[in-house]
Amino acid sequence: MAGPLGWGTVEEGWRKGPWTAEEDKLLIEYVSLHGEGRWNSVARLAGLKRNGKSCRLRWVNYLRPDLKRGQITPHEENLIVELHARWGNRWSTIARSLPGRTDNEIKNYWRTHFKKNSKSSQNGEKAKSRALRRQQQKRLLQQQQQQLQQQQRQEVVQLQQQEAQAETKMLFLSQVQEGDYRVSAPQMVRPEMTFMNPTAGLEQCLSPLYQGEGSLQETSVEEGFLWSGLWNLDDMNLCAASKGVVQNQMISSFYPEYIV
DNA sequence: AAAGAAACCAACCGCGAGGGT
DNA sequence: TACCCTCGCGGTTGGTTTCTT
Repeated sequence: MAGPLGWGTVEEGWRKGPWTAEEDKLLIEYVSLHGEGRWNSVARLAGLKRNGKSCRLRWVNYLRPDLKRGQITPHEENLIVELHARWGNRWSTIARSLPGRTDNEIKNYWRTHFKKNSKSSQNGEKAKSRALRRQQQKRLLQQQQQQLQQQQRQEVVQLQQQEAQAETKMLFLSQVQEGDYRVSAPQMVRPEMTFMNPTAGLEQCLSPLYQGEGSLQETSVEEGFLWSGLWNLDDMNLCAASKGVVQNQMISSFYPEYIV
């Protein structure tokens, strides 16, 4: 990929060009631990050879878990047209009205679908029908992929659930045997755990589960590893919700007497 | 089937605003 | 007040994919 313009190369110590999966992983880990912001410290703290600007952009436009993937819907398209008429090229303002869409995405969409169209209505019509055809094809493909992914996710979640259940039960039992279980049981499961913020950091996500000191907190570390596996699933939104659901199911199926 | 054109999108750049010292 | 740093925004670029001829 490295070209004459330094694409994918290192310049003054900073890497440029497309992000690798490894870099993405480091950035996700950094944000999950420290939250968004302080982008210039990412390089130092996460071991990334990317400048702060690049990290922020990658996170905001690509890695953020609340991003909506896939085709712009007709409703969104109408909204973009309407808001652009009102705000002009204020992409970030427009993006605020379209949850899950980035300013960059909207900007790109506008440029490809509308800017050229305004030159010639004939070309516009042509482009529109082409885009429509393309959309239909993509939608079909997406549907197929989604079905496949959903199937795969279910399998993964089931597997993780089984592993976690076995692991947690072992830990729990060993702690009970050692008489080292100090958490008051009814506090273990809370309804809000089903909708955790994936960017909030592992400790923050886990903290409501464990409200005392003692060895059960070490269980959270074990689950941390388990959950970091879940974190890497493609669809972050589903993943975030799944974590809570899986954990609630996990605990409730084994320890129904502790459910509030 | 191949070549060129068009579309798409990730990433970069420059600039300005805002906050801290 | 001036300077520096960080962040966010809009514009632009360039590689890749898809479509058309």
